[in-house]
Amino acid sequence: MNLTTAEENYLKAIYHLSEGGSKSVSTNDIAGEMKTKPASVSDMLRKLSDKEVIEYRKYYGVHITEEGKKRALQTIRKHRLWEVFLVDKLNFAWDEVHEVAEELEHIQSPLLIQRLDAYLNYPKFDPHGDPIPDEYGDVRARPRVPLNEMDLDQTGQIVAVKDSSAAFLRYLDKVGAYIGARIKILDRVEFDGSLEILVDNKKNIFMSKDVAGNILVIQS
Amino acid sequence: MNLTTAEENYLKAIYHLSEGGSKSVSTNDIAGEMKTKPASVSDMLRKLSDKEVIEYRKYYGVHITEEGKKRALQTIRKHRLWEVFLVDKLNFAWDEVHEVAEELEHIQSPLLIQRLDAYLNYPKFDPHGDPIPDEYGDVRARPRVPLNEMDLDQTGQIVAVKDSSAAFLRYLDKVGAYIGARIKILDRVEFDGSLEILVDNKKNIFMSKDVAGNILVIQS
DNA sequence: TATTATTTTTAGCTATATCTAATTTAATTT
DNA sequence: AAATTAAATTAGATATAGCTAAAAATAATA
Ligand SMILES: [Mn+2]
Ligand SMILES: [Mn+2]
Ligand SMILES: [Mn+2]
Ligand SMILES: [Mn+2]
Repeated sequence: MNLTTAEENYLKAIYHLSEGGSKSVSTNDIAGEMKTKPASVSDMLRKLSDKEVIEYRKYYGVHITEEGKKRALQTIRKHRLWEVFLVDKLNFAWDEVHEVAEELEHIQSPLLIQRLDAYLNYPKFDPHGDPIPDEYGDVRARPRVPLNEMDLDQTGQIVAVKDSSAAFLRYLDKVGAYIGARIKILDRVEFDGSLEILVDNKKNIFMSKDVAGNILVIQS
Repeated sequence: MNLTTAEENYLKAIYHLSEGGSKSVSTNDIAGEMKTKPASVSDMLRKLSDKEVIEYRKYYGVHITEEGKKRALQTIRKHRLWEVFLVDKLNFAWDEVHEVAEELEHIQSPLLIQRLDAYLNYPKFDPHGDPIPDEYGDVRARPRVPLNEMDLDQTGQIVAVKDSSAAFLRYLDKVGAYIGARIKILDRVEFDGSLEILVDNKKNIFMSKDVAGNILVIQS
């Protein structure tokens, strides 16, 4: 059974909100994520349920099925491969790629994605540090910790961001917190949880707890 | 005023059928080209007329407006740039690109097309020899003649094909009639108009009048 | 437990894009 | 000029994807 563009977008949202299928997701949360109204979500859930990509009990939220998970991961794979293409080949900035990838991910052509993957040299992560599922939907996840949960004097490397909004990414560009940067926690302000961080052993930057919570690191 | 994907596809068809806006186009012809029914075309013509990209007098066919021509050329530009990308960068065969380009041409991002154009080194022709309009819709047309209209002993170079169907293009691959090939008309069978042609001064091939009519050459 | 608040669904409407069948208009033949 | 044929439009469906407003179900609180 084929999915429409709208159905693919909803399924992807459900996959993300359920944290990969482990949690149940509410109608309201989906409406929030999709920027639609709960009434529209109810309609869509019936359709997705008919196509057996979700399990739906009225009034009790939805679970994604194995088939649904597979479909969502394919769309995510396409989204992230296109993002790599835009950044690596067309010189887009990492804050400019999301919208376009949101459209490109719906192009139907297995050959296209296979060739694109090869052309990009089988990348494992997208420009925001998110892992790219392989063609079978397998993801090589790395153990990642939000920067604000690290201890004083701990070191690590920035590997991803939780928030991919242009505003947030441009802020990171400005302060120099790019993916791959080596960091060390120098100080934590007890009052508001904000941090002082050493970047690449040469630059001191300050950031709020909120910002740090959206930066993911591998500890070292 | 923005056009939907369906509207863009219809407008492109009208542009092609009208030979760049010079002829009036009938409802039935559009239905044939779009593989829809005349009733659907009537509906669409009303919409396109409301958006002022065509001039529509009921029962008397349509003309494309200047604005419509501009829009159609933008879509054609995107289609052909994507085809170049697929062939030059992703190693698609020239008979594999049309369907995918038919989807890719509707991605809305001026930046994407600008960057893609630069990345491909501002190509002037697509894999089928068709000219790529610039961002203002200007086309550098070459004087092209169907192969079957050439005289005996005349020489020329294949620069484009009229039919871009996979079946036709695969046939050309098989006989070695690629774009750029230098050709000479060796013989014409009076009975059915079929031709014997010398390709690149080394290979003799025979083709029907029908095939030759779909191959475009520059005479030399 | 009864009331209130929140969440979710349903009913009914709009808009796009298609279809078939019926009707209307235009073009072509007697 | 009338009759016939062909082309095009309209009427009335269906399917998708969204909305608002009202109703219903569940969850929270007094
Ligand atoms: Mn999308
Ligand atoms: Mn991303
Ligand atoms: Mn198209
Ligand atoms: Mn082409």
